[in-house]
Amino acid sequence: MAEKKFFLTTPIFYPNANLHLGHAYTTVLSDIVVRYHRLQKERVYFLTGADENTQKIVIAAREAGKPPQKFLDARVEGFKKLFADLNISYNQFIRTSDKEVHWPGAQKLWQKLAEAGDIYKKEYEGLYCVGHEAFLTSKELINGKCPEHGTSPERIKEENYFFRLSKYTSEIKKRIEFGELRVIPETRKNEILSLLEEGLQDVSFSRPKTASSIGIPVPDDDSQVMYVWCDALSNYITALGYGRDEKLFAEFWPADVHVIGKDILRFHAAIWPGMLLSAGLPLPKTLFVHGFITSGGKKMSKTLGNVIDPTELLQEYGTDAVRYYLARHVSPFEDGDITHEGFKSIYNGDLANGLGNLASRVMTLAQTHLPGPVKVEFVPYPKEFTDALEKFEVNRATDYVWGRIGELDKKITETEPFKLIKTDPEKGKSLISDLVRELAAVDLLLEPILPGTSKKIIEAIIANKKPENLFPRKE
RNA sequence: AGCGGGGUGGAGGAGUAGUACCUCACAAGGCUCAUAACCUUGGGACCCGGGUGCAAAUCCCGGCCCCGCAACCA
Repeated sequence: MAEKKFFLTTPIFYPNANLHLGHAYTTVLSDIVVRYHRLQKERVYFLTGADENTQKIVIAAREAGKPPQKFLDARVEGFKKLFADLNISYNQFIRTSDKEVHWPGAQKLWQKLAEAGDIYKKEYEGLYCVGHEAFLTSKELINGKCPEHGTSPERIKEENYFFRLSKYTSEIKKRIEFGELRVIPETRKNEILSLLEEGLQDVSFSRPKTASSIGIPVPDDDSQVMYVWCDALSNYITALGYGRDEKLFAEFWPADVHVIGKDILRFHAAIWPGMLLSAGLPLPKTLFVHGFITSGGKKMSKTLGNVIDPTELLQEYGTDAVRYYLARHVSPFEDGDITHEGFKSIYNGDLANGLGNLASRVMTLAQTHLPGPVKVEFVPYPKEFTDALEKFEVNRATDYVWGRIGELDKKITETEPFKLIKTDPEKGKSLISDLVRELAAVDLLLEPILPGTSKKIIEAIIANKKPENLFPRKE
């Protein structure tokens, strides 16, 4: 019997702006969970990517004076650079502009929905803002004008395709209620259930094709391109080869978990399941919905000037310091906060004084007093740790590891190996060997969370040498 | 207007009924293996007003305040 499979996805990100700390959070959280499942010897597939077929891209590219595809390529390189700097171990990075990988599956999915009779044409009338290249609602207008562009929108009629989402309201509700589609945490489940209580409306599923528009052509109708739903959400299956080579799809679908932010809950808990039901495909097993990262209690925004750029933090503190902060000091379920001062305080307290100092004191003792490396063996993960990770409680899992670090520090103070080695060398050596083994056990727990640091420590243990200064104090 | 999440010592967080926990900061002591690090001890808190309970930070009602969402920014 084959081992368990585990398929995890992040959302696909918009390349019209640089990634911020929130994106870093989503991917780091996902990466820790994924690394843990790999260490459990599961067959893991980890998908991330970029959502590229939006009108905003065309505008952003124009402003940057670049052709859209060139612009996108540069942005995506930036994404990949950040993910590399965060040590994200994704298996695939999908791009919705990829005509070979993504488009055939998106079109196949569209056809399935059409075959099910769930796609129909409807005339849509609304207020169209040229600046936005989008429809605005009357509520969004100030004195009848677009607040951003200061122009009056035009009343335009256009024909679009719609998806009969309303048809699936009760089925989706049932699946979520009975946990066939788990939504965690509970508060998010309640939120979506109350929305389903009101009933879902059919959603606009296409846009008329214009000279400047990019996007996937609607099958059998060249005059329309797909709107975001079928274009973007479908990435979760097209990445696995749906509509082209379905080997991976057969192996990994349904997703074990879609990791998403709370802002896109509705799309993932309503529209996406509706589409899958219509296409006769299994639903994902879990939606894991995390909160936002605020700075100083407020949502990060350019106008407030409280944006914290992950790249800056990475430069100043390094990969594992950023991973550590996100893992332990941001709640996976509620909003977390970060400030520059807070980050430094945590860095010095937990990483420099905590983990770094511990590795240093244990290995100095070992290097000075032991004749050779201590043989370390694999210690199974304790239940407290695995339970937390199975439930995506990465912060709790990390708390547990730091509890172990504290215990080890205490043990050194209490057993005083540095004295014992002088009075009773044999006992002293044996004690120091124990401490090294315990450090190795802690290090093993760090592997999914801080893979880089974990590697450095185990290498130091194998060489029986004090490691380099892992986390220098910052003043 | 509506929906959702909050208000716990100086700061940041945990805690869905039974002596209020953790980290940082502060004070006193200890240790000297270690990155002026580490260990011990101490002071100090549940937004306000009602209610239910033997018992409420925790449940209910009413306020006040903060934050977010409001179909395409994780």
